[in-house]
Amino acid sequence: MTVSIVWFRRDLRLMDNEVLAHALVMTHRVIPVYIHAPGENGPWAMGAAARWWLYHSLAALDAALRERGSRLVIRRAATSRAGLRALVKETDASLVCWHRLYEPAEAAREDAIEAAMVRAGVTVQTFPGHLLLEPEAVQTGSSGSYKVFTPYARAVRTKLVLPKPRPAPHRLRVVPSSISSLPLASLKLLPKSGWAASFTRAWQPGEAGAHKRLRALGKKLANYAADRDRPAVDGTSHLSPHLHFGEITPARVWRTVAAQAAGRNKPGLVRGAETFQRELLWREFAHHVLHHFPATPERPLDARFAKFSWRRSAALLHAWQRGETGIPMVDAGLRELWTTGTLHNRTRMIVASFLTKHLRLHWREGARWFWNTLVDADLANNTLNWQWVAGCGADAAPYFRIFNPVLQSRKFDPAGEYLARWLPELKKLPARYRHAPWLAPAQMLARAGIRLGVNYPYPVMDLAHGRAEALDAFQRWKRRKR
DNA sequence: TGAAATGTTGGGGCG
DNA sequence: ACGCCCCAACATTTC
Repeated sequence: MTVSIVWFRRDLRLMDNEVLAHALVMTHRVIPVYIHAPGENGPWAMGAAARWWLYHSLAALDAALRERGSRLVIRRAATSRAGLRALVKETDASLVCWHRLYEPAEAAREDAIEAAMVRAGVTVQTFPGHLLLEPEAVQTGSSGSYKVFTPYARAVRTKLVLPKPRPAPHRLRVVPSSISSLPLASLKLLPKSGWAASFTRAWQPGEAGAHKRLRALGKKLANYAADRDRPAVDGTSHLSPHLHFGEITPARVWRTVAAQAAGRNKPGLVRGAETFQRELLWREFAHHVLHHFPATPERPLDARFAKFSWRRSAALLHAWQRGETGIPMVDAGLRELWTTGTLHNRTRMIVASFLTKHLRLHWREGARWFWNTLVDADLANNTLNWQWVAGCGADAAPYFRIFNPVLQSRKFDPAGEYLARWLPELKKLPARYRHAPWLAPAQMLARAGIRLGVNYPYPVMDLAHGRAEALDAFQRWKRRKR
C-alpha cells in the first residue's frame, strides 16, 4: 500500500487540482492535510478577516472530501515542516505533493521542506499554483523582471497556455480512522467578537461559492467595463478571495470569460472580457513584482521614497480606519470594508489616495489595515496596489495624482446610493449634497437630521488644504532627494 | 485607473 | 461690417 500526502494551503478545491490528480494516480491512499502553523509568517501572518474566510473554506473542503469518502486531516504544528514530517512518519507516506506558493517566505520554506523530505527518502512533487504563469516564466528581453505593466501584460498574453479543465474526482479512498485530526474550531481562526458575523451575508467561501460567482460574472460581463467603476452597482466579479485561497483557478476563470465573449457579435461583451482579463493580469503582475522585489511589503520599490516626510498621527489614522473622516465617500468605503471584509475597487483607490495624499500617512499603515480587514488580503496585490497609489511602486501613479474624493463620489456614485447604503445618517440629505455635507445649507442639514460634529463628523482635513500640503511635501522631497 | 490651472477657440452680444 | 469683450467648451500643461 503506497501512501501520499496532499498538502493543502491556498488551493482549497477539488476541481482543476493537479496535485490531487497526481497523488491519486501515483499512490493507493491519499491523505489530504491542512497544517496550521500560525507563527510561520511573522508580521504577515494571515489577517483576521482572511482567517475567517479560511475557516469556512476549510469546512467546505472537508465537506466536499467527505462527500467523496475521504476527509481533511487538520493538524497544528510549530512549523509546516514539523507537521509534515510527523504525518509522513505516522502514515509511512512515500510521496508528498503540493501546489507552489510564490511569496518569498513561502517559496523559501518550500525549498527547505523539499530538501529535508528528499534527505529522508520521501519523494516530493510540486505543481504550479494559483497563477496563470509562474513569476519566472515571463522575462524581459534582457532576461530581467518587468516593472511596467503594459509590456508585462503583453508578454503574458503571448506566452499563455491554459491547462485543460479537470473535473473533481468522483470517489476518494477513506482516510484511516487511526489518523487523528483536530476539530476546525480548535484552530481559533474565527475572531472572538461578533465582528465577522456580517461577512456571511456577503460571501460564500469555498469552491461552490467560487463557481457561483463565476457564473454570475457571465451576466455582468457585457457591462463590466463601465459598471466595475460604480461602487453602488454589483458590477465586479467578487472572485478575489476565491482566487486567493485557490478555490478556483485563474486559468478556469480566464477560459470561461474568453469563451463567453468568443463568437458572439457583442462588442460590449468583448470589451468587458478584455477589461476583466486585464484585472487578472494585474494580479499576475503583482506576484511577478513581489517575486523579483521581495522587500517591497516593507520598503518602497522606489527607494527614494524612504525619505518622504510621511505624517504620524494616531488620531487621523484612527478616524480613517473607523470611517469617521467626515468625507462621505471615504467613510462609506471604510465602513463597507469593516462590515463585509471587502471594498469596491474604485473605493479602494479613493480611500488609499486620501490616506497617502490628503492625510499623508504612510502607505504601510493602510496596507496593514487592509491586511487585517480584507477577506481577500493578498501580500502581492496589497503591496503592489498600496505602492501604486502612494506613487512609490511598480508602474505607479505619480505622487501628484491626487484623487478628490468628492469629485470621485459625484462621478462614480452620482445618485449617492453607495453613500446612503453605508452612511444611513446621511440618507435623508438630497443626493447632490450627500457627497459633501459640509457644503449643504444649514437648513438642509437640519431637515435631514444631520448635526455636523455630532452625528456626522466635520472633515478631518480640508480637501484643498490637504492636497496643497501633499504637493508641497512632494516638492520638498524632490528637491532633497538629489 | 486625476485634478486644477492655464491656454485656445469660437460664437454671440454689443457699440 | 467690424472690432471688442465675454465666456463656455475644449485642449494642454502643470502639479
